[in-house]
Amino acid sequence: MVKILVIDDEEDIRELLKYNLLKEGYEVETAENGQVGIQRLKLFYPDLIILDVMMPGMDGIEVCEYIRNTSEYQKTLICFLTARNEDYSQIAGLDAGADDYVAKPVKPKVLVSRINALLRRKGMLQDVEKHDKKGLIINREKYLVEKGADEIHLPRKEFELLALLASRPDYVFEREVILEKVWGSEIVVGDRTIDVHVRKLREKIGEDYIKTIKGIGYKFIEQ
Amino acid sequence: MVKILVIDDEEDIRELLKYNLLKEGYEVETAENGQVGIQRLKLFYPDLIILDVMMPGMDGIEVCEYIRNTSEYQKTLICFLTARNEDYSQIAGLDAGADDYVAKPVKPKVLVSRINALLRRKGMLQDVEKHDKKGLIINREKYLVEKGADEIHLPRKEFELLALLASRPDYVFEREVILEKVWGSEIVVGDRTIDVHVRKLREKIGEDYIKTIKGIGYKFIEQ
DNA sequence: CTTATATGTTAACCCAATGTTAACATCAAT
DNA sequence: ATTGATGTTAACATTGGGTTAACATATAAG
Repeated sequence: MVKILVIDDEEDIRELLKYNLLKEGYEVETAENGQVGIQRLKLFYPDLIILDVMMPGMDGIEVCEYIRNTSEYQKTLICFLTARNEDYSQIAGLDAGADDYVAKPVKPKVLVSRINALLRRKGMLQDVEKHDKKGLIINREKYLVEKGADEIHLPRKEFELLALLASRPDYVFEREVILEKVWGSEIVVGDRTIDVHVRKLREKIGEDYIKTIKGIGYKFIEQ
Repeated sequence: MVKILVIDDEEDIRELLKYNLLKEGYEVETAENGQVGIQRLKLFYPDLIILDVMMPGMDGIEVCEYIRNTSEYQKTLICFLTARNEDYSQIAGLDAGADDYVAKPVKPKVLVSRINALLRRKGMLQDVEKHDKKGLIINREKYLVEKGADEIHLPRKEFELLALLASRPDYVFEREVILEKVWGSEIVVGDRTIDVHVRKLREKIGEDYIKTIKGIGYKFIEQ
């Protein structure tokens, strides 16, 4: 499920966008200003942020710069909402690292089309997630991992664990984060559980994909 | 060297863009229509194509579709030149697989800025800066230190120690402060512990980064 | 120069974090 | 109910990061 965070100070706009994006099948959260937006980020982890340039307080450009300077959100897409003819913001915004922008007033059809196009371009609309490089294809809807010609069927937890790690290659996921994301916040399991699942994964997909960072957690290595 | 191919039927535009892009340090080729553009592709192998949407004969959208359907050019970036208010082309163009577009009439400054931003986003401008840099890149989320092309993996304490020192280059951290920040206030360790970690760090990253200030502590020196 | 003190260096040791295995629990499907 | 697959735990093994001790060297002070 593609997650979109809408940051805009006008409630009408937020609701308009949310309504249309939900209808399109996206998961949507909103925030009424830059500060709140940044806080939402940490919990919501959107794939794409729709960001109003002109906002009281922290404006869109600043938010964008913050995001681009925070490495865990490097892959998060950013689409600006700009006042028409606001040439300055277009340049500054793209320089700050936006991936696209849409001029206000926003026509829902145009916006949705642009969002679709942006996500498609970035390969985020496929439910077949590719982390290919040398043949690991993670297929969420089939709960299946393809390694070259082999199809490896993985149980849920193992799959979720692998999908999480592979969603951000090289990024070190702390054990606590893994528990949170794969097992959920309420469930408490023993502290050997993760290791056992890692063991099983390594048995099935090979020893080289998951690396232990002692004292921290695990990371996925592209082969 | 980043290579850019400009495809436009108007000679003035081709020359204007070529001039400005050359000045920016890019390698530039031009083509006067879609067919010629596609031929140039095969020899020139550009990293980015600036493509006029409206051209007699094969228009920009068709060229774009051709490129996107040819697997060897999947990574080639495409930036459209569109007539302003040509909403249709913007949508269709992005759907066809463009990475960005700039409205006509083209202001060189805007175009160059957009091209730079696009290339930067796609990680095609980094290489130059990254590789001639002698400094260390401390990547906390990967728990990794990058020194030129090398990736140095550090154990937790060594990493934290280095990260602390490098957080304020040239600032002298007193031993007591280092213990406080890296080891924590309660934990008491012997007085040779820091030195040993410094030793290991110097072994791994080089002898010149951490300087001893006798009687006070240590400082990180940017190289 | 001598002394005192701070820091460097090395290698051995300890132990917490992780790996591993197998048993046990749970769940889904028949 | 039975079976097989998945998830969890417990018990034990292993590893390598972290620490220390012992000694060496450097630097500042007298």
